[in-house]
Amino acid sequence: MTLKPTMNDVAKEADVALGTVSKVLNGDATVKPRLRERVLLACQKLNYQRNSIAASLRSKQTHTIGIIIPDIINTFYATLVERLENLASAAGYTVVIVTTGEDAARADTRIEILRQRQVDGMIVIPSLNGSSHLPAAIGQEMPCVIVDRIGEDDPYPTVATDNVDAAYQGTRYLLSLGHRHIVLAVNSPNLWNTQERITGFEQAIREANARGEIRNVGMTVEAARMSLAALFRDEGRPTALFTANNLVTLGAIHAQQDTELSVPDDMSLLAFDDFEWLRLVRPAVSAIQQPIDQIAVDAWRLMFQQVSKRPIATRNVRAGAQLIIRQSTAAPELRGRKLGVL
Amino acid sequence: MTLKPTMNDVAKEADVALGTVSKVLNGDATVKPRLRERVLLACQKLNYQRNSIAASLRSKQTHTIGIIIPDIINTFYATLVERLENLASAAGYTVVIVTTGEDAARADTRIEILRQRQVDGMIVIPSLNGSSHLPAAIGQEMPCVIVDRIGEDDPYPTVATDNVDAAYQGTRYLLSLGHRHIVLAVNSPNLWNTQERITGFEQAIREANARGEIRNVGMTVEAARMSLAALFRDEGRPTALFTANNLVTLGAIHAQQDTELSVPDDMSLLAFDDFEWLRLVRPAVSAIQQPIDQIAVDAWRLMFQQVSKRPIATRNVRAGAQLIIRQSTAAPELRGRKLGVL
DNA sequence: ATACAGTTATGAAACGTTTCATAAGTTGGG
DNA sequence: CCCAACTTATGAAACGTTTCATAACTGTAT
Repeated sequence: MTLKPTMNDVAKEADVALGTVSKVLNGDATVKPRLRERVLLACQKLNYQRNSIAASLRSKQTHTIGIIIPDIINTFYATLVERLENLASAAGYTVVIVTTGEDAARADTRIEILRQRQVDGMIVIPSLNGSSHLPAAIGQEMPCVIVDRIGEDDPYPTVATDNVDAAYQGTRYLLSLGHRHIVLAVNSPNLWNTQERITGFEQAIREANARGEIRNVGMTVEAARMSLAALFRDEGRPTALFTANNLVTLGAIHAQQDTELSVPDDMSLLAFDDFEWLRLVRPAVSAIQQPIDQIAVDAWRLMFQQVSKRPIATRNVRAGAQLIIRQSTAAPELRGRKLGVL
Repeated sequence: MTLKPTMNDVAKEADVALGTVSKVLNGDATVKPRLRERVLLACQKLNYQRNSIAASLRSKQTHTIGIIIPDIINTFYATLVERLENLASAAGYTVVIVTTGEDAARADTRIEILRQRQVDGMIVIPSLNGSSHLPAAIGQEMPCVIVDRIGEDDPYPTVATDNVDAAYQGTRYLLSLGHRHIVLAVNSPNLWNTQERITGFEQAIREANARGEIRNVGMTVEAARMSLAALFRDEGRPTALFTANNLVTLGAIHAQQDTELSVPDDMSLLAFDDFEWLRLVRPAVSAIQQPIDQIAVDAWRLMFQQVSKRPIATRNVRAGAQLIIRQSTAAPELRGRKLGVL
């Protein structure tokens, strides 16, 4: 009783062959109801629990997917992970989540461990600095999907928000309110994501023949806070600020409170990436909401198609974002305009 | 080249016995440097990667710890998981995170899967409704640590905030500001956690001979919002509100914005459980900050002691919380008092 | 009865490690 | 130079499944 019962024990108890027990437990149809019953009964009686390590060794399938993300505390990634876990477990898969803290070297270590654990596939959100050598660490044969921070020429299927369009739509919205001078605040300009958002922004600006600027506000919330506070105090400030991700948005809200700039009277604020608390700060912040559910569904689909060796139709999925209008965006006041022009 | 190299291949390449390769890779000291070098070289040459599934099958150790939490999107749990993952991976362990969505049945399913995957231990934050039958699902022999939502008589080691003391200190602080009528808003009164917070609250109230009430505001943010908005509009409202967890806090902030009650002029607000955004809403909310780092360290220690079969000194660890004073708490205004007394 | 084609059940091999009893090699003392 | 006492290397067994070739049943048509 001290040792866990194995399939062998079950086989003896039910007086059948070992292989038959395996068949029953794997739902093989070529076993007659009578026997099946006997086996199931024996399992129950012995309180048998399958050892999936042994199963994996033989079958070379772990039914495990590794998920590699920069940071689980970030709500965007946490939400994505939660959705992915639900989808995976519904399909009989377990997920192993590893975090990199934006450190490519650590990412490599973790990927190595996942490989050793024989995961069936990996869903990866690359670290800021290291997507180029990712294929080397992951390997060619490993099923893989790159999510969110896709690169220019990823060798794996990719899923992400349609950043160009999202930034374009957001900028168009600000322009439609009457803004003629808009700043896009970014913090990691060499990320492909950011490049795309800049592209969308600039296209809208160009079409409207307005004035658009890109401002790099640094890698931390505090850096962004400082940089944007300086911007807010500048008489030549824009009439609208578009923050390119939630770290920058956080810095902007801090800066707004530091400088007591009135939003949206003195300046409109539009955030890329929505999250719960944007509804609760005052004024509530308008935002571009990324299609997290859609991204999760597509990422899982692309992963599942690979692990079940089905062909993949579209390798690069782009999901559309949605504009959520709250209180932080409005038409620019003339006063503000004048100051800006001065 | 198409097949992955195994230890056998390495052994052949280095012209040593299979067992020797195993020894080298496990850092066994009884192998001479010369041989070790040969083996390591062969590994490199073949680009060998250990198959930990096979290792686990034989050694009956997976170096994997299951972490069972209600919800990964909740910042408190996400932070805890992040800390635990760091501690675990530093010790050569991998964590598998599963979420229950507060559903005890789903928790059971996930625990079953973790057992099948032969995890070495489990760190569990029980679901709201199901900690009583947990031992049945987890099993006696499984190393386990219960975190945060401990029960009255858990059979496993436990780690949690010292809720009684934290609530006591928070209430004392409000009393020290001069408040004589305080409401503690809770949402899951039968949770042991909540019971403890109520105990601490009531003790402080009793000692000060003040007026304290417990108000059950329901299980969702929306329910709390409604319930608290009603409270805020009530002329007989208290001069201070103490929210017992972050879900209720969220409801309170919504309700405050709905009713435009002035905080802290008309009412002080103190939150149990601090999180980043409490600094960014206006007024910034004072809070009891739970010692997440401490909890993670203790939980991991208790787990590690179990899996490495070391004796455990203190089975039930309670970590002290910290009061963070921001802008939402102040002395009650006389005007407010009068209204309240009327 | 007999042969034949389907169905069902069997049991040995295989998966890639770790473990451990034992063989082989090494050292030092008499 | 031999033996005891270590140290170091070996290789077979074991871990608990899945897989698959084959054996044992069925039932039907001759």
